[in-house]
Amino acid sequence: MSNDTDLQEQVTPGTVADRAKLFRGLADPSRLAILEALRPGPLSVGQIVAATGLSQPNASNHLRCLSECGLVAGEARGRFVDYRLADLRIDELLALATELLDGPARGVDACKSYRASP
Amino acid sequence: MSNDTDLQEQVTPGTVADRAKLFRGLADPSRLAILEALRPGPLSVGQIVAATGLSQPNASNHLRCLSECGLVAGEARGRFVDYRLADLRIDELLALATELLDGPARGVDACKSYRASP
DNA sequence: TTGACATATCAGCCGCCAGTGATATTTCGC
DNA sequence: GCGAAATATCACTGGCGGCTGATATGTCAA
Repeated sequence: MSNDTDLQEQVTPGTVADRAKLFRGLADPSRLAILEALRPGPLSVGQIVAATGLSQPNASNHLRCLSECGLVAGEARGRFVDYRLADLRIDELLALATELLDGPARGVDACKSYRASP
Repeated sequence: MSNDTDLQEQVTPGTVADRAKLFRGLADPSRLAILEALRPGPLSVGQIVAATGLSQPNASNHLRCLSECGLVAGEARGRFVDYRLADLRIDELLALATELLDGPARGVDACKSYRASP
């Protein structure tokens, strides 16, 4: 019994659910494309749209989400808004993921339990 | 026009979609709970079930997925199967995520664009 | 002020994955 | 061999999240 959620309650600053949610922020191709586009430096929404091929409302929606989550930060400049990665460690995280993909996690794309997410 | 997927084709060993898929492997609370449970050391399926509270078929299914993706490795021992993290860098990735949650990404749980996933 | 541009917001639909329950397969103790 | 235990597999379903299309808000230029 007890299919509870009290697995790791006060172990670390972030619960398992929190960490899962953080990864979920990175788990979407659109959001990840935005983050990758921002790695070299800040971009406006229009530039992000141009760089990723996303539709404008879609990009804006994801940016809202990423901003709320603290992964990106936006600064209004006139009618433009420049977004940038909120922290250097996000870049590190992306780099580490790439490293893993080149190594042991090479079989990820072959996994058919889930897609990259429509 | 051109909602193509040729955004970043041959930039790095992993496509954006691949990296998204890798993160998606970590984005599920059940899978993440399994990985966290395995951080101290190898466990059998039964022990994982006991540690996470997941149902046996569910845990088995996630383990299959994690194994295919190269995140964990299983070694049969009699009728038991011992699973372990496939690489040290997975531990690093989890630690980095925790660090981010303690820092700028503190607002993740407040983000209402998506849940932790179930 | 007026129009054009840049961005944000909203409602709705569709596809998908996580969980369940039953069952199959393998391996141990006796 | 026999029954029990450990793990794997399968069909099914429900809820959720990402995309779109239209619209709202805000800001510059002339």
